[in-house]
Amino acid sequence: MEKSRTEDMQPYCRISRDFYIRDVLEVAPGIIGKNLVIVLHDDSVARYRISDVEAYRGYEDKACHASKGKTPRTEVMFREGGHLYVYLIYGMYWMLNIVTGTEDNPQAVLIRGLANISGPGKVTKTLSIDRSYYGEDLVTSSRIWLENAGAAPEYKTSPRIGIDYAGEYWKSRPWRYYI
DNA sequence: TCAGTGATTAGG
DNA sequence: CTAATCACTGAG
Repeated sequence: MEKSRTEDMQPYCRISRDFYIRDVLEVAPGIIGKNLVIVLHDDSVARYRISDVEAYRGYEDKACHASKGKTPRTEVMFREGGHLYVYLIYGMYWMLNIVTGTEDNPQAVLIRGLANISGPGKVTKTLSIDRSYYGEDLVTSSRIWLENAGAAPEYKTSPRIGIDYAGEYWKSRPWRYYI
């Protein structure tokens, strides 16, 4: 018998690889309401409920950084799901993304907001997430992971933010999910 | 509405 | 090497 889904859904249980290697359009809404757990510099553990995310889906999605092919920056998106894609934008803000899907199927979920923290730049500033988290594996890391946190909440969808360059079709995909 | 701020990328 | 671009934020 395969690993019990019931066990996976218990609160305060680290989410395993199976969750991440599905298509990003399944994983992104599934991340809403989960806890992002991070071990701080003083060794205390903080938990934040994830409230706002966006899906970036593969080569064809013109808004996805991987649509231009593999580069040193986007290389991690081509790995199997569960790794972190972290990059600097506008010279000031680190963006935190969770890679999803199978190997060589580049996808990721941008973490736009946590409970009481609105905006992807504020998320990483609050959690002190920077370049050093690039490539971190949420399945095995001892300093950052996701865990289940009870029932899946209701959520809304909308087009993704800040991707005017991607063209009308990709700009209009309702791939932002938020509480 | 718009400046800040620097890594990343394509191109010469 | 150069120059454009950028999944943002906060001030006015």
